[in-house]
Amino acid sequence: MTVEAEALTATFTALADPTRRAILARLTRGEATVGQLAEPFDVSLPAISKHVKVLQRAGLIEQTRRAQWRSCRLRAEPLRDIVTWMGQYREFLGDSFDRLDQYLTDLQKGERP
Amino acid sequence: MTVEAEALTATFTALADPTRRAILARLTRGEATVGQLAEPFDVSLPAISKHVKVLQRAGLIEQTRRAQWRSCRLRAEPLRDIVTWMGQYREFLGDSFDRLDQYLTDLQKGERP
DNA sequence: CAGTTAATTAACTACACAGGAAAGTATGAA
DNA sequence: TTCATACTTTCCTGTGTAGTTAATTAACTG
Repeated sequence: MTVEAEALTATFTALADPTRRAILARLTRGEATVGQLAEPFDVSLPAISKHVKVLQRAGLIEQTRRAQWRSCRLRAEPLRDIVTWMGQYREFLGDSFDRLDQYLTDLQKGERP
Repeated sequence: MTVEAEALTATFTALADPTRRAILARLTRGEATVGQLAEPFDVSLPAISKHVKVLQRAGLIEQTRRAQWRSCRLRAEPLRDIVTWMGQYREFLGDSFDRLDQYLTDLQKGERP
């Protein structure tokens, strides 16, 4: 399996869990510690800690240590890789998807913002 | 878990396997029977049959029976659902993602092609 | 230093899943 | 009705993962 394929596998695997998707959604509202991420869920802290590790392995989360807290921040690259991967299906997603197609073209030209 | 969340889970789970992603990619070149789908892979037919079933459960594949062959066709809806889900991350994907954002807006207005 | 807080690691259980081999099903052909 | 083709289903094994509690690490606090 190529490197990109392994990365995609890790990303899709990470996104296949609803708790992990909820953690990502939470992080769009700003950084959070593992404890803060755990709060809305009815599972133990170790369980959340493992979810965070899976998200980290996929590159979807970046952790920085501050004292005994580990602040988690969202990383967009893996999501962009999914958009790129979806490019091969644009004709199946309808003509409106041309806008996404255009976005992908820009990406390849290095016009990433 | 909501219905949509379960659908997303099934879709991401299906896409988390490289063999299944390869099967999908093959189907962009046209319909194929299970046997034809199995050909490029070094695994048994039963294994492919099971992969096809996972893709079917996720709604990514549609099967029609013709004699003893089962022709598989790609279905785009789950991929569109992923695009919709990615909408919440558009600001993290950069300004160029606005084009995708516009596409999503069109989708919500019912302007699906 | 002892104690508290934040999070990870370890050890375990339960379950899902990828894979193979072998048997079963369904359709068409001789 | 017998055989071949195209799958699917069943049963099995090994592996991965989500969850738990308990123990451990790391850093600050009094």
